Amino acid sequence: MAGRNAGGRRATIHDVAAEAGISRGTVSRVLNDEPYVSATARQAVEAAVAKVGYVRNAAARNLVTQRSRAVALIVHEPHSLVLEDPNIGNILIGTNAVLSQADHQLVTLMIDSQRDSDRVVEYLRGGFVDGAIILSARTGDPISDAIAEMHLPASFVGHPPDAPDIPYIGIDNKSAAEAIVRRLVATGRRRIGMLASGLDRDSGQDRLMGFATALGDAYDPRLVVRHPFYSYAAGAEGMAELLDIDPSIDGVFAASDAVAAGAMDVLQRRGISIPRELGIIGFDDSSWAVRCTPALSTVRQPAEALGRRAAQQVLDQLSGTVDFERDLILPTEVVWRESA
Amino acid sequence: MAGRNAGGRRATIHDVAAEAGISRGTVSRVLNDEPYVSATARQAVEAAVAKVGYVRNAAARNLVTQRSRAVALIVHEPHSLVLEDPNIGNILIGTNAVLSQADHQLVTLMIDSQRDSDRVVEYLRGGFVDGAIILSARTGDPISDAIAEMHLPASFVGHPPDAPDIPYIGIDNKSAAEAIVRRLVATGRRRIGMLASGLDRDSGQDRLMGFATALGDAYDPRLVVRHPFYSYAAGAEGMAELLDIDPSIDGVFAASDAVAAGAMDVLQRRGISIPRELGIIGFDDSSWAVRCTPALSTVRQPAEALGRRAAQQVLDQLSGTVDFERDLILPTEVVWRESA
DNA sequence: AGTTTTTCTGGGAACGTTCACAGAGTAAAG
DNA sequence: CTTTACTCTGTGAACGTTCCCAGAAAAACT
Repeated sequence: MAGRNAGGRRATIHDVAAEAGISRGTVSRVLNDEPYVSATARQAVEAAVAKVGYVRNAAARNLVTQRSRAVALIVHEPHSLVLEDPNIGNILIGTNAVLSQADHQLVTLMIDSQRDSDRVVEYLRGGFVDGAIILSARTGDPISDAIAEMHLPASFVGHPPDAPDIPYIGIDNKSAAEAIVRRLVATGRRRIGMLASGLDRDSGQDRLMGFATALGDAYDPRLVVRHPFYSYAAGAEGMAELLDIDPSIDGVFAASDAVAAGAMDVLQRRGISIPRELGIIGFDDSSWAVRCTPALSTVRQPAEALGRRAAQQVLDQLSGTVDFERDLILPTEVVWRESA
Repeated sequence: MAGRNAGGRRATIHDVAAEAGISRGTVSRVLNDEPYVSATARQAVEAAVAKVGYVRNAAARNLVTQRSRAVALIVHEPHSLVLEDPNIGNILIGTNAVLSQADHQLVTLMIDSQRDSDRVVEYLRGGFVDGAIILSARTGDPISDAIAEMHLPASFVGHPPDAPDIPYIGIDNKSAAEAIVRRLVATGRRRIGMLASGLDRDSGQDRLMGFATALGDAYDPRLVVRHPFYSYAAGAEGMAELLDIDPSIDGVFAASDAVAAGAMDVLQRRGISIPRELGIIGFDDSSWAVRCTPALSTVRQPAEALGRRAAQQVLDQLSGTVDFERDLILPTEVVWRESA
């Protein structure tokens, strides 16, 4: 029976050593690709490993190396919203790709309550992971502080203004917002409002700032409607409110595609034609953008690349690389479709 | 500095023992809530733990107990589709809740390629987890076989027809499909087609069978359009095809809400009025269902409960409970809205 | 041939826990 | 007062690795 030794237990390094007629130490060296191993020994070990069906005991290895070869991805988001945010999926893909390449396991941790938060801090302190990637942290986040305090190698994807001194990856939300809003102005829109979300993060704040900057003197704070989440519902509610505030509005910048989709739904129900009577733009270039009718003009975020870079930053810290690039800002791209 | 002992290393059980003036064994007993510990000892240990900032070393514990206190959630889905499927998120919530209650960590593993698949098998064999929950496995899935072979406690959420002997939780897809299609017939639809998806799983197969059963003699295999995925795109493409096959079609059963949403988009573009000219129904009661115009009639899956039960099944196997309920079928509910 | 350097191997020690066992103290039963 | 049972504590051993040191063997120099 593969993977079991005579006693019926899992095969250990001792079983491999016995099978190969070689010492434990040498087997370990082969397993870890260390130098100073003869070709004969290497072959014998490989054959023995295959024969007894050996796989390393992770716990034993972790115990002695004081490493777990796992990295946490901490998702700060109500569970239900995770599925609405297309970036998270892509960030996950990028992170997973880089880590698995480096033989590390990604452990996804979701935080939806204070209790979750405490449990995660405990988990991190328990040495279950060697590093962490923190997604969409909010201001005053206790986990970020705990990570900084215990000097756990980590990386932020986007970071709150009050974040501790941890490397981060992000996009220039302000410039991206500015660019897209500016072209909205250029196409002749005069009364432009914003559906602002996520104002407890840098992303939300910066998009709002970019909006204000792009409008310059034409910026009217009364035309900004705020909502805590980047959700469809936020867009639907916000748009209704915006129409109440000023029915003559002819341009809208939604803080995300999901928000824009909610807004477009309201507009359509009220018979307001897009883009003829009102131009609307989103942010993310998620699947929402192409599903809308008409298709949504938006900003493309390099989400997978964000994930890759974040993972790489953590691995660099782990390997003791000192001169890795920290605090990276990745470029975005404006995608023009039919909605504005 | 909390959590470090004199040498600058993390505090161990020995540090706690020394601080409390008590032996290692007793400290361990307190930590594990074992009986036969005096109140004095217990208090002394608790104070010492707080003082030196002790947290258990997971690796050492796992090594000796041969347990990891972690359970894998294996998601068999292209990464990008994970975000389209609303059930996955809710299953995740349920699973996470039960496991964290039992002081176990959930590790989410995504499988998108053969390479991922091999890595995951290796991971499972490595003893990183004590059990596994397998989501949406397809026929001929190698991971299921590996799990069965190594006797890893596990549970399927939905299971392929050729699945090995592993407990499972699911819903009665056939009866649910039958129920909803039957009422579509009752409302006077005569030419009813189906947009079938996921036919390499039990869910897809059973929904198709339910459809055929409900129609009885009226079942026309030419009105079934097949697509591998439960996606929006599948619905859009399939609906166009269905209209080509028979323009007089007046009822459609979509295998999921996402599929239905894609189909409705095509119908709206062609000016076909719902539900006047054509009735359409979905499956899942996801956020798609309420976002559509008109809102979609559909089947509600108890996704969170599925997750909870699956987690419970794994925990039961872990604790050696013999008479736990295996092979559970949870009830569904038809939700009538405006689309049919 | 003798010396130094390099390559390769074996085995003791350690990592931080839990477990099992032995024994001490205390309460209950005869 | 003795026996029995129960409660509580300390300690050695084990879990399966990696690390490190000592030394053997081989290779490269004088």
